[in-house]
Amino acid sequence: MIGNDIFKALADPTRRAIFEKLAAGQMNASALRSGMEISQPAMSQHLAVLRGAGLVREERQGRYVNYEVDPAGLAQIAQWLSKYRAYWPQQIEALKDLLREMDT
Amino acid sequence: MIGNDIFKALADPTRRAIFEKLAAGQMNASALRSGMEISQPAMSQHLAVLRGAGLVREERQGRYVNYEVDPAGLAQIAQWLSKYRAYWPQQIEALKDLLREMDT
DNA sequence: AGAATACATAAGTCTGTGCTTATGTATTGG
DNA sequence: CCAATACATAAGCACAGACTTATGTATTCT
Repeated sequence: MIGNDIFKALADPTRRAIFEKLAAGQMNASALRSGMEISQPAMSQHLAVLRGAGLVREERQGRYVNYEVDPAGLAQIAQWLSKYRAYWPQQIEALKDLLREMDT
Repeated sequence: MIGNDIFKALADPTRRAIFEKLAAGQMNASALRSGMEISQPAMSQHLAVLRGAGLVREERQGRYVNYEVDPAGLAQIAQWLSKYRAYWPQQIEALKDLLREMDT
């Protein structure tokens, strides 16, 4: 079964924005904050939630903590999605793109 | 962008259970309740949330309301997932299954 | 060593959400 | 037509969660 935390973590728009930023490349917490009107503790708390859900992992580097996307989280979502493949209409283009990318 | 409601709808375990039940086949609200220790209003409210997120659609049939999985909701998730395909490790079996099913 | 930096944690507040009970609205059956 | 059934909606409550301010803990720089 899918972890209860993963959808809860993604339910918050701020957290999705953070995740999206991390998808562009690993980044420390301060870099993530720049351009994102969010306090330092709030960012720290959001990162803790994302980490708890398995969407993100951290690596301490000196006094910085680098965060990066954890594929395990995405895999959990894919696995959940796969349970409902009977309902995927073939004509939806996004799904075809998905397929093509994974095939190569 | 992905609808803000879709992950919020799936963040609730009861709602995921309802969705999973519906994936087995369309069902009316009363049938959904059976075996699910949940009050009638609570079920109605959960269905309204799932419907608002595009995960489920309804069809009135006499005094019954039949609910069924709406592929549009799943497509939204797939589209969101596809943005992070750079992070999908090829060796994750679930993803390969996903791929195979969609290819046929 | 001491100040500054990067981040985490604690505690409190406020809003959102999932439940309840009560009632409303269609639709059907006797 | 009227009672029963299927479902939706309203209002109130209790708890979870996202923020704040304040403080703690490492690490680096001079």
